[in-house]
Amino acid sequence: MLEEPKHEARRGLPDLDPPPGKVVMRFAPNPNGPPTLGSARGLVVNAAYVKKYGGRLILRFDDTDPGTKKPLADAYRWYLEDAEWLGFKPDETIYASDRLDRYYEVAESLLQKGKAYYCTCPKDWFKSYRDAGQACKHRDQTREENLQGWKEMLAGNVKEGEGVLRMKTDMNHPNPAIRDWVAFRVIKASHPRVNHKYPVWPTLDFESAVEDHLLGTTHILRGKDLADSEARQRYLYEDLGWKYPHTLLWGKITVHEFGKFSTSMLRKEIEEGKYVGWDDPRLPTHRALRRRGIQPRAIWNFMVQMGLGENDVSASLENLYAENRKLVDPQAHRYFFVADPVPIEVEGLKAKTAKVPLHPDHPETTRTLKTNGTVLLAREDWQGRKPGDRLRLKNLGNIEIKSTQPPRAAFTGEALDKELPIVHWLPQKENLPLKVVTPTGETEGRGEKGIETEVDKVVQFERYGFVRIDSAGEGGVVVAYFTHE
RNA sequence: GCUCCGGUAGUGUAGUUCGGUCAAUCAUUGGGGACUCUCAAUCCCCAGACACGGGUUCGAAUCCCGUCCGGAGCACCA
Repeated sequence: MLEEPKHEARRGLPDLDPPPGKVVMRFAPNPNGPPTLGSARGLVVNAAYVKKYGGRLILRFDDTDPGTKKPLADAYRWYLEDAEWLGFKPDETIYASDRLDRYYEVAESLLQKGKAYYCTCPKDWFKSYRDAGQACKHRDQTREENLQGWKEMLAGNVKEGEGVLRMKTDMNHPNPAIRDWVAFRVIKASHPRVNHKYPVWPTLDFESAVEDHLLGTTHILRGKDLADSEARQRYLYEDLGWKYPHTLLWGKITVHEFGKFSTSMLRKEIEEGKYVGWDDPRLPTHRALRRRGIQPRAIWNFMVQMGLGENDVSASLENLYAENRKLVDPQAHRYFFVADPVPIEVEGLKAKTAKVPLHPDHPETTRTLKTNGTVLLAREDWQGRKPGDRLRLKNLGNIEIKSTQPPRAAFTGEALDKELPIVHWLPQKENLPLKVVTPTGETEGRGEKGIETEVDKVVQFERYGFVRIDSAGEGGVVVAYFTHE
C-alpha cells in the first residue's frame, strides 16, 4: 500500500487570485543605474507569471525624472541585455520619455473635468496644508485658470519648483500621503533620450497609472514601498472611468553579503572609482554576478524560491550559490590550480604522464599532465608538513617528504593508498600563470595547461572551488573570477 | 506624530482564505555517516521554528484583542 504524502507543499510562486486567463504584466525600472539583484526579482517574477498563464510581457522604462533620478544612457541597454539574460523576453519595450504627449493629453482631460489643478504653492507651504487637511487657494481655481497655468508650464514659462499640476483627491484622506498628489512638475534638466524637448514631466504615480491602463496591464507587481501608489492612482482611474489592475506587493529584500544598497549610491561609487566598474565582483549587479559565473537560471530559481511575501526578507547568497552549484557542477570541467606554489623536488619521479578525468562523472574524457622531477604544491598544502609525512599526489602517486628546508620528497609508488591525504599538484614545467579574482581580493598561482581553452566557462579548481575563466592570453596570465565553493 | 504592512528553524519558504488530517513542508545551512584518487557532487541519518500575553473553542500557527519587534509611505524620487 502506498503512503499518501502528508503534505503537498506548494512549489514556486503562488497562484494568482482570482485565477486569470491571459495576463499582461510589466517590469518598469528607471534606468538610472545598472540592474542589480533587486531588479532581478521584478524581472523574474513577472516573467514567471507570464510564462505560467500566458499573455504579454512588457519592459517599460519609467524614465520620467531627468533631474534627481537622471536616466543613464547606457543603462537602457544594460536592462535590455540583462532582462534577456535572465529569461525575461519582452513582447514590447516602452519608453516613457517617448510618450510625454499622451500623458499631457490625459492631464488636459483631467483639467477639463476639474479633477486636477495648477498649484503654485511652495512645497513646504503645501505640506502644511496637507498635514492640516486643508485645501490651498489653488484648489478652487476655475478651469480656465488651471488650463492657463498648465499652458504656461508646457510653454516653459514656469521655473522649476514654481508650479505643479496636482491631482484633486481628498484633502481629508486619513493617509496624508494620498492628499492631492503631484502629477506633473517642471524639470529643465536634459534627458539622455529627448534632451530638452520637454520642460514638464509626470511623476511616477501619474506616468505609471496612465501606462498601466494604456498597456492593458492586468497585474501589477511592485515593492511594498509603492504600496500607497494604488490608493493615489485609484483616484485617477475613477476620474477617467478606468479599471485598476490587480496588485501584488513584495517586501524589501536585503542580501546579507551586499547589505543595503541603492542604485543611485552604486552609480555614484562606480563613478568615483571605488569599484573598477559595474561588473566589479564586489557588486550586486547582474553583470558582476555573470562575470563571476552565476548562471541566470540560478538567479531565477533563487527568486522564485523567495516567493512573493510582503514581509521583508534578508536572504543569503549561500542560497544563490547552492542553486548555481546544482547547475554548474554537472558540467564544469575539473582542473588543478595551485595557489601560492611551492616547488618540491621529488626524487625518483621520472617523466610520467597522468591522465585525469575532466569530470568525475565522465572518466572517459581526460586531460593529461606531464611531470618531470619537480612538482608544485599549494603553500597551504605544504605548510606544516614534516619529513616522514606522506602525501598522495592526486592521480599520480605517493610521495614521502624528505626535507622541508629545501623542499624535497621521494616518490614511493603509484599504488593508491587511501590513508594518505590527497593533494592536487602541477608539473613545474608545464603550467600557466593564473590569477583568481574574488570579492575580497586576488589570489595568484599556477594553473593546469588547458585552462586557457575554457574562457567564459565555469570550471572547478579541485579542492578550491568553482571559477569562471574570464580571460587568457594578455600577458600570458589567465584570469579567473571566483564563483563559489 | 499620522497612515499602512508584516512577524513559522541560522537563512528563504509551505501551511493562515474555509480552526482539527500540523507532535508543522521543502530547500539551504550546520553536525554525523556512506561513497569518491577534490574540501565538489551523490546517498543516508540528525539538529533547528509557529514573537509574547490573554480570549473564543472540545480543539488555534490558523479566529479576536492587547503587547512587543521589524519594515514602508507621509518628495515637485523612482
